[in-house]
Amino acid sequence: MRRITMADVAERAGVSKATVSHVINETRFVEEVTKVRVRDAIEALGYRPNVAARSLTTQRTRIIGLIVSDVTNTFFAEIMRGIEDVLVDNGYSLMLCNTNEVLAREEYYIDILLRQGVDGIIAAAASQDWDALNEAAKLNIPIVMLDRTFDNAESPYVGVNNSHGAYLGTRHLIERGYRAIGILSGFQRLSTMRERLAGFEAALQEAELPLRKNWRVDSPLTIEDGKEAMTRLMSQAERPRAVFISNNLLSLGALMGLREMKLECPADVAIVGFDDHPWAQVSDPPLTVVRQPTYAIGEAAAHTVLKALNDGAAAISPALFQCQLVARQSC
Amino acid sequence: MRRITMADVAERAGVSKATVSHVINETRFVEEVTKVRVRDAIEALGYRPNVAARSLTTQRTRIIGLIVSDVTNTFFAEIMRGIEDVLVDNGYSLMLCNTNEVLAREEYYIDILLRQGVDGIIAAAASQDWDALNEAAKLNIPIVMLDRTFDNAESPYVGVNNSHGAYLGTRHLIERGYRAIGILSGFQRLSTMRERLAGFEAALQEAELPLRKNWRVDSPLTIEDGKEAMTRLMSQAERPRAVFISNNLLSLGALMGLREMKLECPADVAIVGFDDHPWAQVSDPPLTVVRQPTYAIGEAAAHTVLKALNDGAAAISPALFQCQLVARQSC
DNA sequence: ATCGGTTGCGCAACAGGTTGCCTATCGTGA
DNA sequence: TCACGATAGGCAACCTGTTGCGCAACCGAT
Repeated sequence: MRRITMADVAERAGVSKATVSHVINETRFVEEVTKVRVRDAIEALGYRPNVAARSLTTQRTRIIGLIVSDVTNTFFAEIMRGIEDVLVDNGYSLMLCNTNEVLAREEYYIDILLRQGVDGIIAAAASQDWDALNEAAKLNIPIVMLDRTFDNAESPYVGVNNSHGAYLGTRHLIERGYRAIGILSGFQRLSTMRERLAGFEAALQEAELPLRKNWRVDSPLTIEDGKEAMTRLMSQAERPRAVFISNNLLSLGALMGLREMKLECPADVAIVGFDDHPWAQVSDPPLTVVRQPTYAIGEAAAHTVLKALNDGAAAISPALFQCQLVARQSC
Repeated sequence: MRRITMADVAERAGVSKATVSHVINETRFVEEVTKVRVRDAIEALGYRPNVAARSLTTQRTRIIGLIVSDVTNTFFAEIMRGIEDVLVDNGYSLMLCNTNEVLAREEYYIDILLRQGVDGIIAAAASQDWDALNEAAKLNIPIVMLDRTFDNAESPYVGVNNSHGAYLGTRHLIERGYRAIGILSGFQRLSTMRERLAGFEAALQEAELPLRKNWRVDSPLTIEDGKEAMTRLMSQAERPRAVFISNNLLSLGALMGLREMKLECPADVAIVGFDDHPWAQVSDPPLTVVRQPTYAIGEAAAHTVLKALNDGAAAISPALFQCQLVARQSC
């Protein structure tokens, strides 16, 4: 069965394609009776506009590309929900690009998004510099940096005040009386992780606590890495009594590592993690965390691109959220 | 800066648009020297084909629509990763549609996908009948039912053998000596949940155990609902000593409910859940679950649509995976 | 009856690729 | 030398909407 086109509708309604188009888009005045005839024809034929044809002339696709490093991470999943919700409300669609933190795939995806002609891009980038995204920026496509950014990024950042969040978490440990505090500091290539480390260090400094090099373990951001990092940290002769963990996957891994080493939390070592998680309430022990307002971050990211689309890229303004400490029983 | 088009490339290479197109798509023989000239021109100009224009003539978009009820659910997130990985490998993109289990949104999305002209659809449908998706089926767009299906669905299903999975989980409880077994059976509108209930009942029957009406609690599939359902189940005068839980969000909620009621697991009540979760290893207690091979399911779903695209819809064949019991300490 | 100003809508070019058809050129065998 | 097939690639129509330009019909005023 041939696809129904606008010409079919026009013929049935006894008008020109132009009029059909204008009825659909309300782009110029059309007499009420004509409108009705057109709408009836659309209905009767089950006509559905072809967006490819449309975007060929309008040069807009109403698609936003979302680049994320790991959809499996609840943190990003919740953000996605926020993004999606505001995009549908505004008649936009979402093209998902999951990079698994691999750079080549990110570059590949950016190319795809540009061929696709997306109207805007929201990116939790795996790359460490602006080069890949600059391709898009050169074409005047609004970009929003999500969760992470680069020093030389020319696009606004939407996320939380990471250093303050880490500061909050670390101070909580200090207030609870812990002095020997270590950190699983993640991937220092990511701005996010650098900021958290900075916040952690600031809290220690403020309390005049020592900053031990070997009480800081960097690692990639997977559960497995968290486990390894925690094991390494706690295998030392002199080990910390508390650990601040910069990422939720690392926290989970750390908990697993502790189990394997038969160390009790918080008895042997206390933990404060970054990012909340539904399961963190029922873990053993329930995890004290620094929570980010994920859904709101997603909404803000989406609003930010849309605003840039409507008001010009210059109008893009960053959005910084605050973190919140959620005290449970891991310290 | 004007977008670079194929005409620009053709001019620079001193050939016609046709030749450029054929070089790009390798759709007819072109002399090596000409190819090189064209490729050089593409490179030099930074040409990127416009997919809208292409799909206008080819009638294919190389986009697959994915309809999911909740991206936030790790189960779906892992499936998505599987889907995505095989789609990129095959040069397809993914348009994400998160319905939050609301029917109207699903219908809206199906319409969008059809306007977009997606080549295929993978759907974990929120709807309970074939009507909405039938719109797409009528247009000969391959559809794959993910995780759930309908009685009258005309498309293949990719998922697990749910009844057997539930049977496995329930039998595990029975083998461990539990006789008084209840179930949080979820949303009976979903085929998945019906099948799991059936497997549960089969196991009880086989062991000649009673099937108590009030030891079965239906509910929607959220954490909150799981909590409520578990609370309701355990507030009865005569309560089960073990509970089979048909869904991971419900399991988490159930654990929370137990905490609130100050009931110990497995001392007061044992649990076997459906769907594994990374955090289930560190929960209190670590949860015994029936695991689905999520990533593989995702891969299979993607392969299935792609196969239908290449070999015609008739070639679509369902894929049924087996579940696996992962024994931990909740029973 | 004529004229100028609306009102409502049609015509056709255009967006950027793909592809069926056709042609120029060249080598080969008679 | 000529006919013919093979080789390489150009021409232009087409895919399906959008939109600038223009025109017919109609109005009231003179």
